[in-house]
Amino acid sequence: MSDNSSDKVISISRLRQACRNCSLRDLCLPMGLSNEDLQRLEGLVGSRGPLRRGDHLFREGDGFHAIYAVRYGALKTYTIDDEGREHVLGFHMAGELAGLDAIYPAEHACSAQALQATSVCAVPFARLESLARDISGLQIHLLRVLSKELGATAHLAADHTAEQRLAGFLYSLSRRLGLRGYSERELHLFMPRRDIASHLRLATETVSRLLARFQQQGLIKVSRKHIELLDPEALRHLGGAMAGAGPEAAERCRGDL
Amino acid sequence: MSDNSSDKVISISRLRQACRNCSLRDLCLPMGLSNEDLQRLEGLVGSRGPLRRGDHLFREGDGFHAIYAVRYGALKTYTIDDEGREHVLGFHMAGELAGLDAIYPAEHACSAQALQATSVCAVPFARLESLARDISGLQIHLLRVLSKELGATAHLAADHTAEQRLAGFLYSLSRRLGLRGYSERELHLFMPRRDIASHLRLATETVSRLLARFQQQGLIKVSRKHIELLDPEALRHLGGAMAGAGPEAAERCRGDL
DNA sequence: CCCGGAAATTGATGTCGGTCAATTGTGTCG
DNA sequence: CGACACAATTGACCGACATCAATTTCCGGG
Repeated sequence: MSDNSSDKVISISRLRQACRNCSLRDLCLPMGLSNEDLQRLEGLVGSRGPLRRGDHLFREGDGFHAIYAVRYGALKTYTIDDEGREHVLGFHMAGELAGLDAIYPAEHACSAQALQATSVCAVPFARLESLARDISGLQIHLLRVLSKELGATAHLAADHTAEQRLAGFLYSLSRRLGLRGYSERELHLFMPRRDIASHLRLATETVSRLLARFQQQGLIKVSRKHIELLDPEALRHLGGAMAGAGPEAAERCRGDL
Repeated sequence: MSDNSSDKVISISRLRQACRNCSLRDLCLPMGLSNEDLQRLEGLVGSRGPLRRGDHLFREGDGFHAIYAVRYGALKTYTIDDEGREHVLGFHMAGELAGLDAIYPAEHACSAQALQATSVCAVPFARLESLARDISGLQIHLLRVLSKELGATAHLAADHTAEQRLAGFLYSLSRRLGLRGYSERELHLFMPRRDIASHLRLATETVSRLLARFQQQGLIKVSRKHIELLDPEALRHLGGAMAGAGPEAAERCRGDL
């Protein structure tokens, strides 16, 4: 099921206490849960990890047992097509959920791999489902998260130019990092160019050329994986429909929680 | 909110009896609901329609109040981008749901327009949500439907060639019609070429050219909106990843219920 | 510290599909 | 029935991006 030696969900008591104190609580859980409800939820949550770079959290075809919330680190999800080429579906950073696309059919439709040292909370779905019936707000939260992802993917399907897609990607990545307390101006790309390209359906060469062009235009400053946004507004504008409808749309476009 | 003169949800008693006898029941509802549960659900369901071709069921930006199941006819959902160009997100035929992407944020992210005379069941979401807590299977059904759509859109985002996309589209359309009791060999395209093109992110000219090519290759027989599949297997194969992983994946790729 | 290999960049060339334009076919309404 | 507006087809051309190929840069390990 995974690269990990221990593929069962480990519950370390230290970690089970997490939800109530977790700084990411408002990202992966519905707002305003009572302390009591949080406690019941904690009873379910195990942890998995730490995963090292390259380790898989789950693989395409694995049975679906849990949904995952990233504690720290970052994941990419991807599929392999008939010709053996990898397609990156998305990136998941701290506070974001992964595995939701496997609720039906009950097996994962993509693989999830750590891009760096990463740890996740694992919530067994069978029990989450029954808990959702009891805790007001949890059911609707799940539906909302799914619905939001759906809206985001829809926009992603629109046929933008390479320039629009990359500008939108950089801008929305900046917003997501900002939500998590990182700088919105100085990005650290935790994924290789190849993955960005695959995600945006471009060739790596095109990503490279566009980054160079953006830099030459004074929009960004590129140094390997370190990117400084000199003119975020221009990027947002370039991103067009993708990030055009204000910050909220930008967030929606990345499946934030 | 809509083109209809009566934009409130009309409950005609004849129609409220529908669910228990509805031939589409197994498409839009979870399997195996008890007669009692069906009755409770019927209490919520109103109807809207009939809509004439061109009428809108809802428009982008409308408040979200209900999810809709198509009784007969067909809808397309679409958005308008910054440059005023229309992007068709999907087609919804009898037994399929629409409006799920609006659960969050609580307004519709796309417009839904009738492609022909169409009638829908409208289920007020607020009440559906509370009912889902009571009726075992309804909650998980909703989650599954959403999850399935999510998986479908993900595949749709992959960068296939124009040929692959159109072949996959024809094949999956055939499967969907088959599920509803129509012939899988003889399709009636209930949407104009322009909408097919927009949905597949192609120019209408390209769709036209490809249909001509498929016909010349002996794969299909085209006559206006009437299309006969002479070699469905070849189409499925051409469709590649989109319809390649067996019939189930083909269904998933169209958001069937 | 240096080396091997992958990642990233840069350049040259090809091609798929979009755009523009002209023509034909068709459902609809006076 | 005839005319009009729109849908569909077909052809010519072009541009954005992929592909192929050659360096260069950088990071991790001995």
